[in-house]
Amino acid sequence: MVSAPLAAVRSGAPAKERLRLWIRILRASRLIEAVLRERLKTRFDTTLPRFDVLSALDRAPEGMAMSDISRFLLVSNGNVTGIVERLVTDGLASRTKRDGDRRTSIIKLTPQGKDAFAAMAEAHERWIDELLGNLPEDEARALAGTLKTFESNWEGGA
Amino acid sequence: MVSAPLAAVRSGAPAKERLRLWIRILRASRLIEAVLRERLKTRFDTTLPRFDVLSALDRAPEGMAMSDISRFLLVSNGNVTGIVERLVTDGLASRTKRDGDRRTSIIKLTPQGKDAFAAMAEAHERWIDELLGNLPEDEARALAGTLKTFESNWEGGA
DNA sequence: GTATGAAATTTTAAGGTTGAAATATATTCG
DNA sequence: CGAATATATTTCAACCTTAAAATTTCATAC
Repeated sequence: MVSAPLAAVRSGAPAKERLRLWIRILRASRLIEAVLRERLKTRFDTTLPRFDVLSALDRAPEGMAMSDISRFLLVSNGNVTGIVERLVTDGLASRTKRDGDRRTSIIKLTPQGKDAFAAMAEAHERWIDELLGNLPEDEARALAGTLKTFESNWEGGA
Repeated sequence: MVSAPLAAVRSGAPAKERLRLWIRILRASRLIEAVLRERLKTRFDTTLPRFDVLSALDRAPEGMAMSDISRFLLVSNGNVTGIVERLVTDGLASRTKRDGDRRTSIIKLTPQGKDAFAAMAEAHERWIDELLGNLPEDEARALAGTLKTFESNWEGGA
């Protein structure tokens, strides 16, 4: 028996299959994002990036440094500066200096920010539920598991 | 026997499961996009949006209208204007008027654009192959199938 | 043929995004 | 201490992105 060519030894789907999969992932997320963006705009007069930052802050009652936010959301440092700035202007977030290190800003939700986010999060969950509604439970679970593996493989990699 | 509460009649995974899945999809695509963006920048001195437009044009040898491009890429009309403008400036694309309708521009790759894209596409496929390398073939196929169903459900919807 | 409305595209204003340079503060170590 | 180095953040220039308004051209119906 002749051994398989080197490329075939590689585990997993062939390259073309992976490429097609990537394009599907990309299109799916863009479609969903477009819907979310539009609804956040019309119903809450806000944007997806703002929602993302609020969402990050909401899970950190003790507050987050700017760099924590950018790392968590996978966006650049400078990006977060502008978004947080507008959230602070709108009274949804606050920035304070950390004791002992004047470089670090601690960003927190204000009570108003918490309330605003709670309303958005509730709607957001309903929207996602609607958009992914056709997905059978077992597929959802399998898909989530697969993607989780990716993430842990990539973290810190690149 | 008492009938199940209305919410439980809904087919598919529960809301929280779907929400988690969506967050995973989003993070996966952002992670991949970040890698692609960085590599396109360092190795080809270009951007992801430019690559996307070149990619769309490459599959249409007879050219595309501006609105075809934006529809295909799921981005706004005005967005495409700027990107194509820069591609034309760089000599990678050309715009001509269609006979009989002076509103419509036909955008095509120049020979230089075709060559440039061919090189990028080859690298791009390798990168995706590398990034999705751990994915077993059956999971890849399942995932792609699921996502395809979504897309067809959404097309025209929203 | 002229007005009316539709279609393709561009322009505009506001905001998001990046990578790199600049700024400010902390830490380390000679 | 003081210099060099590292860390946290902001600023900057360039580009991307959207939604909405404006422009240009076409098609249709009087």
